[in-house]
Amino acid sequence: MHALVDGNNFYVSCERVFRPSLNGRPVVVLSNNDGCAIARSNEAKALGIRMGTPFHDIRSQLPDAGVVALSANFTLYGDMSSRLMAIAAGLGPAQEIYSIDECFIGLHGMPGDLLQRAVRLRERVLRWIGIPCGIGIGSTKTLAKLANHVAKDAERRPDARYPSALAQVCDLSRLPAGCTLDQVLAATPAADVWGIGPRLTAQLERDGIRTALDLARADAPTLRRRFGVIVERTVRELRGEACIQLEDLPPPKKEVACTRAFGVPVRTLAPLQEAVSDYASRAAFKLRQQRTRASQVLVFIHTNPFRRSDKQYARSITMPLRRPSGDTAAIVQAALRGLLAIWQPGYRIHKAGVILLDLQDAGVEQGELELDAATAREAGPLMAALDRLNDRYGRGTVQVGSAGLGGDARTWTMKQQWRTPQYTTCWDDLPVARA
DNA sequence: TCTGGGGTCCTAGGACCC
DNA sequence: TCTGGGGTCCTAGGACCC
Repeated sequence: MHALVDGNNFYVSCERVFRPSLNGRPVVVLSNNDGCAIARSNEAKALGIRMGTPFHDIRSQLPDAGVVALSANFTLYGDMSSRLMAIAAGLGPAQEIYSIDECFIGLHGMPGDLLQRAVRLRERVLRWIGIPCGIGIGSTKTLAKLANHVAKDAERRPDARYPSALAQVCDLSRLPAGCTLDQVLAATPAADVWGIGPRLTAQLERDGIRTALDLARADAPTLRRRFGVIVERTVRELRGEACIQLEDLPPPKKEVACTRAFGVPVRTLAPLQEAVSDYASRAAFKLRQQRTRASQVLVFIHTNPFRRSDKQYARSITMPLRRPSGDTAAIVQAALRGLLAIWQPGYRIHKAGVILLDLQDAGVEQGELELDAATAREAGPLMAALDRLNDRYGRGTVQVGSAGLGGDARTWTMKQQWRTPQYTTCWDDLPVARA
């Protein structure tokens, strides 16, 4: 048996904890560069603002509908997330943190009334950190996901699709009298099932598969042939056959990336070199945080694909490192060499990124014959000192020279017009309580 | 005028091997 | 006119997730 705990409209809820005046109002949180909506309050959803709606399409609604738009504050959300996860871990013996706002809890061997436990946990999360969440319980991860979807939909739109008794906490293995699993599955569009995206939805539709119940009753081998093993697994999971294990030990990452769209298009090489240096440094830092090293560095640049009238350009290149490395200097150098190889003048570059590939555990050391004393120098202590300084005095205190001077000298940084303070992670931003 | 970032997995096809 | 079988590895592209 699994539970899925998921913060409702998580980013919006985090903002509301520190600005209660946002309660009851339509609120959207925007992606980096204030590009599009990545979280919406229930009121914003009711206005028809969809996930991923470009901000320029919402803008007109701001004044008359009273929509509040905020820039994403990932530092705040990350900190609130660790608090949520710590509390949610109390629900059962195993936890898989699946994303910033949701985790699976393994419930095997839990005594007592699981539904009551879940209800109490939900209250505790709300009381301790102010985040409303939905909890779904099911015999497989896919069913727990579906139960969670039901819990949230039934709360937001009581009796629209599901009985309001299923709101907030929903256990598909113990439905209330007069409500069957088949009814719940039949009320759920196939598109709302975990693992069924827009493309598959359209293809399944053509085969007459429209609801989760249709999917659960479909012939698994046929679906495997037509759509592959993932869809087959989803079908089996919907029937209660556990195919996806709980991963309470996160598997090591296979790649680490830092990619950004620019606040304004970039036409010249110099700012691109600054940006790529900055992204490569950030990626190298993440690499060291998880004690891994990279063997290859991919760098890419491209124009804005939405601007059809612009001349389009997109290229990437993968640069091998001489040996697996977590050294910022080596990684930045490789990224800059790659950039020079793919750079062409005459385009409005919209986005660039650095992706570190072929990651290896930092504990694994490949012995080799040293022929070149310069490259043999051990960068470990230097990187450790760099990370300590930046941790103590703030990110960017010490950085590679090629990333530029920072501040206003950087023309390419992203737009964040409405970012809220880092209430929980920065002394200067600490909220003040007034009597 | 304005459209995010960071991941994972699967599959098909080509190169190459014996 | 006739032209094997069975592998592995790599890459690009597609699909999905939040």
